[in-house]
Amino acid sequence: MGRQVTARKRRRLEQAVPAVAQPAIARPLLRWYARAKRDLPWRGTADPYRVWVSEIMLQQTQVERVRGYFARFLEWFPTVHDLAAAREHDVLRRWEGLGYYRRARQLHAAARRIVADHDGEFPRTVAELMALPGIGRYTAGAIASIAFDMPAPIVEANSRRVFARLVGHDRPLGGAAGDAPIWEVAERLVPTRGAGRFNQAVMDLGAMICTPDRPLCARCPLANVCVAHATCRVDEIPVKAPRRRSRQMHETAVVMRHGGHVLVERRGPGQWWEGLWDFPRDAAATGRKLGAVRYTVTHHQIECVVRERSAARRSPSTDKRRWVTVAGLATLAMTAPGRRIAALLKQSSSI
DNA sequence: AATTCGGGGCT
DNA sequence: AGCCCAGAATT
Repeated sequence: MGRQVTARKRRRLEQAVPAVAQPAIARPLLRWYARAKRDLPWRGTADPYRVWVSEIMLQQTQVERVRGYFARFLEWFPTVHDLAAAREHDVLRRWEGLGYYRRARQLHAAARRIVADHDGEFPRTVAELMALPGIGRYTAGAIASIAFDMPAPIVEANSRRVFARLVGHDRPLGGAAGDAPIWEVAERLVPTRGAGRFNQAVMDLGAMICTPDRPLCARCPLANVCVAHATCRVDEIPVKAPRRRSRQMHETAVVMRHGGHVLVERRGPGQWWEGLWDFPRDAAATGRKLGAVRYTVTHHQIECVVRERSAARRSPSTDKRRWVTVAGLATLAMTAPGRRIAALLKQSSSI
């Protein structure tokens, strides 16, 4: 009997949310936000450059990871002009360890375009922002709302979960089709003024209250209008899409040595970690085994055996190959496995 | 519509 | 070992 009542109640609530809409949600949410918001280094300013850099860094990257990078990056590149004037390799160096290095290259390219085409002024509309490399619908909405107070909606990991629970959306999320209903909810709820605060409030709610596991509904300012809460389906929403299983891979890295120097190569276009340095890979390599490095890239699990050999001579350096001292590796932007191989090197030489 | 990009932290 | 994360671009 409870089933039917629940289903009817669910339908009623699903229709109620868009109708109740803005004030009933924004008011308690913003009151909560004023009291509980996170203290984050990129807040407290509407400087579009800082908002932009933070949003790019935050793509698929947890807030706590970005904290340290953000301040250092801004010391190196305080304005969009500094970033535009920098060399790509120096930008990649300051990005090393954050992952998704395409973001850094596109950030750099976009900075140059903002300086060249927009005279250093950021575009203010979602459409213009999306025309810049590395800026999709989410990032454009975030910059437009936070830096320029435009009524632009956003959907990302937190708001996706918050909105799905709020309206009781129980279909698999992700992708253009899966997220489309969530974007509709976001569009309906974003206020015409103070959209930036609203968007950040939704994200903070998702990060602190409406968490993936064991959300703190007892402390949620929206609990009384939340369909998932009312129908006891908080644990079932959002519905997770099935995940791909990972593939195993094997490779051999070679440490070529000559007179205190080692050989490194720069990853080219189409390769993982484009623009970053690493030790050469050679499946047929022979030589003394130094150890192994295991790492994961998205859904690939790679076991990398590390061998060392001595070279008869040092080939001339190019922009793709270079002989450097072990100490000199510190000045290069390196891949994560490359950095770990370098650590292996120091370890073995100190023994 | 499906894949491909990193990497660390947490359970 | 699996899951998660202030997504975007490419095919």
